Amino acid sequence: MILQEKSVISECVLEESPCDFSLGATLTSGQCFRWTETERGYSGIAFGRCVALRQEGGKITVSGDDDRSLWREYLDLDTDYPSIIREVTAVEPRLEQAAKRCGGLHILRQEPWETLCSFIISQNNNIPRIRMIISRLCELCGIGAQGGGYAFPNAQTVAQLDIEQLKGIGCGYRAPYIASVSRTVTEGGIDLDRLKSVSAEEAREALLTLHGVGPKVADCMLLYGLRHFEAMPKDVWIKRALETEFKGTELVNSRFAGIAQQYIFEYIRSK
DNA sequence: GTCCAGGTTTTTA
DNA sequence: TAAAAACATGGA
Repeated sequence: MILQEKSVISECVLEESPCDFSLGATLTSGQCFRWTETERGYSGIAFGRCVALRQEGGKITVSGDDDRSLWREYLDLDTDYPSIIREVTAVEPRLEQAAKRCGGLHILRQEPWETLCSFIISQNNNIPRIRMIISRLCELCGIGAQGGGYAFPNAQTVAQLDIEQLKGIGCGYRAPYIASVSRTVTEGGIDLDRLKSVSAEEAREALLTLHGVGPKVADCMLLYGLRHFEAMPKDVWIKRALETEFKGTELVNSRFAGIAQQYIFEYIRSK
């Protein structure tokens, strides 16, 4: 009897039937930088594993790795987003349509260091360049990912690079920031994982002590890297909206302010 | 050539 | 303290 040959690329089902989640909305929302759209879905690297994610006919799958719970967790498939939307729109009814259109946008559970480092690179920069710099950083450090490509280097590895190497991949004036923060993390000057379990306020204060981390990057880290949903990254568009259409809104004090921020962005874009 | 990009730090009044 | 200016880089 011949054992059936295991296919080279195994497909692991994360979700069998349609649910509220939208893979496309989530991966293109600006919270992550290492996913690329392909003919059938998205390919990219997280946790040092190169995989393909797909959503077809309600079915969500991952190819290239069979750790179902890891990827379910990454895509945050077990959080009740419809109930978050209900709460946000109760606070701010004007966001109802936008929130509906954003339905399916989840906050990924990304690794804290990768998130922090990525958003330091993001400052005063555009998305294609952010993606390119991050890609080069991974290549420069040369830590192979399972299934091909390069893993995002940990803080220790980045700390071993010198400023010139960082400038060489296009970091520009952010190079010293990355060098400084990677060293602080490596030397134990800040414990990123611990910041998940302290208050958003305390975590924010700690992040702001880092060289090159200001209010915007700190809030992005709080929301996208540490799951403090009440953190609201305020770029120029959001600031403007909070001064005009949503002046005086209670959203900024909501425990889902960060998620509401995504809906405000959609609200602006749809106008 | 100028402007700008999911800002932060440094300098200046 | 608050408002400019400086900071690198590359694409439009």
